[in-house]
Amino acid sequence: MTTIKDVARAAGVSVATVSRVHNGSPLVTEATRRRVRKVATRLGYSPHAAARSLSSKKTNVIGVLLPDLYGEFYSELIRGVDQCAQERGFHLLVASSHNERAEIAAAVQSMRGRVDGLIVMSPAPGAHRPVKDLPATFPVLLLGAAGTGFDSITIANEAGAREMVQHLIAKGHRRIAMILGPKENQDAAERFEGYRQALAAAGIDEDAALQVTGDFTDTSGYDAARTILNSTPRATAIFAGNDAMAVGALGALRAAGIRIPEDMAVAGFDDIPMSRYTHPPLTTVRVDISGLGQRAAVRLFEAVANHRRHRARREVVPGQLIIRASTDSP
Amino acid sequence: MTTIKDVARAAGVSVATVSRVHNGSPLVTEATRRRVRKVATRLGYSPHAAARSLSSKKTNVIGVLLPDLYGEFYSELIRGVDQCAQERGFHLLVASSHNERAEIAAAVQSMRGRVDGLIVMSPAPGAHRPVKDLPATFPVLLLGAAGTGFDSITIANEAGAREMVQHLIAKGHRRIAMILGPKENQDAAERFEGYRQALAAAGIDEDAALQVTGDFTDTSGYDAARTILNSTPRATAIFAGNDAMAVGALGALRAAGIRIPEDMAVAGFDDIPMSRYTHPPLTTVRVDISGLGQRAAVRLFEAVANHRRHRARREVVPGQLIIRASTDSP
DNA sequence: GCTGAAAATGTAACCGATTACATTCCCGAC
DNA sequence: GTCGGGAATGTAATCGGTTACATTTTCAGC
Repeated sequence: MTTIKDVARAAGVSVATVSRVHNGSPLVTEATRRRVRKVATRLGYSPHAAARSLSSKKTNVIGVLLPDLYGEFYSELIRGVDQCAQERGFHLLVASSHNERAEIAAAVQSMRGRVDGLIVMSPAPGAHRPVKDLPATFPVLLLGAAGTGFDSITIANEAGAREMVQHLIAKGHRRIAMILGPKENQDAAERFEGYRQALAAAGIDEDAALQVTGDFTDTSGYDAARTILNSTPRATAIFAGNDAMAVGALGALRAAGIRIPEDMAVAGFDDIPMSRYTHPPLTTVRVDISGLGQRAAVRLFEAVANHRRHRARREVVPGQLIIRASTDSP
Repeated sequence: MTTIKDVARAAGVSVATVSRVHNGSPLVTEATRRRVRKVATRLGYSPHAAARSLSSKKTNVIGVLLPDLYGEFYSELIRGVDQCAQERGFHLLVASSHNERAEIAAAVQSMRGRVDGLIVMSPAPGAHRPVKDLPATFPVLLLGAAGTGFDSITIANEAGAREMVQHLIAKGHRRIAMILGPKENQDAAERFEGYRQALAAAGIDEDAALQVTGDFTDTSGYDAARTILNSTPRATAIFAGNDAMAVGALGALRAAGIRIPEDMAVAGFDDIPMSRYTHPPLTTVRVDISGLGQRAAVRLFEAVANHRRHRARREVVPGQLIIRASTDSP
């Protein structure tokens, strides 16, 4: 591999000059600049990123630590982050942690010297603990967990869920089931809270039989829907903690010959791309996921640039009620 | 930030010993090993990745260069690669190139010193040109482009498309439209070729009016379907170059009040997760995308380990016909 | 107790860039 | 022609590790 020394020798200059040429320093004659450039391309030289970041203390990479990579949510998120990063000439180092504290800690550790900043999504409250061991000046942005003392962006889960349930109530539903997300998941907990608030506000008593726990996957939604079908008196609407489970529920209901929304209304949360193509199209709370990713990246880059105080701003992005045919007969 | 020197000083040993402890060298007493470990954790030491890879010439990162990050295909692919990488303690550096030669070249350049190997997916034939400028020993795996002289994995597009069209013919269709993928896209071209072969084998003449070009997005599928609806005599089946376009086509047909599959059969390619949830569920050619990603990673790691000869093996993964209700009335 | 080989540890070169500082060059002013 | 000062270039320290080689320690064998 060609190094900067090879280029310097071949061009008859010092390594400093070569370095200056590549970093656009104004301290080089146009003539030498051209000469160095030519030699560099002839030799197929490209700077060694590790060496460069060792001395310059900049990696031009940001890390994205996610609980998982399965499903459209994360792919959209990554896309948003990448778009913003690419504009600034940054690369993305992605890692999935599966949400276990030990794995998160390991991942965070191994990021040192690799990235200039970190976007961490850890739905389990407290799972961001390992992040605290980082030096206080290291730029971090937490997604989905209103971290104590960290910059963070969260989704307005409670409000979104409340609006959704209010919508169902307005449609005349009184027995509204909810498919909950995983127990330790903060988004899931907040959505559940919004559901309860809406019921309480409407003077509807909760029924534990209508609260079924899933794990945010479509298959768990399928199973949960089958359970809900056996409730007596049967629920007339299902609010799923996310779209994936709602999609699974739709499948279960269709298989059982239930008409949607006439016999059972179904609603989800997230508005993943699939939602508009299900049968019937799914009512949901739209969250601009790739926008969320972009926003996270922007905030992180701010922190990387500032490098100073950790203002620990919290930001909440709102959801938007999207009413489609799964709750709204034409 | 704590460096290896700090740890060495605090533990009363040399940097070499600390390094040995962290790399599990057997040349350290159990006693010193423990002492160093303790000091390291007390000081919150974690090795600087850039420094480490500069001297060891290993980054423990592999690069994944994709044309885009939009849609489920890439997210599934990344998931597969990541799974395999994680098992081996590697991280993933993802970059989207948007398929422009210049961008690909830039990305490949900037990977030097950052990654130990590269998985490049570049649907446009010839787009992998920049890869040739890499030193011959650098491990590369090409996805979707049977690169000259490179390791590669491709999908059996032609065979898959042929089988699909044969299935449609077997269902009695004679006027079968196809929504093509982007012109420069190799997968798209091969699928089209399979379509033509199946028609020819059945003695059906091609009709240019039934061949509409899309760009692999759902909206282009929507538009294409509207065009096809105007064909005279109208086609009775649509084979879309991928699932995303098929999904768009389904939307257009439903909006036009066309019954599926009675009035018009629809088939896709890829079997993205969404396909089983559309209305009606979509007949398609299943490609194990995350499996493809895993396989690519495995092959790349082999190359990284061998580091020698470039055997340039080509591998073709088959597709599997998945017949669902969109072509098969119950 | 001494010897010598093996085991444990230390020293310092090196990886490939950046950059502070030193040096040389160039050119206008006097 | 000399001088001064800014522009261009060079020298070498540095970033934080790894590792070849040098040195010290340990301990079995006599």
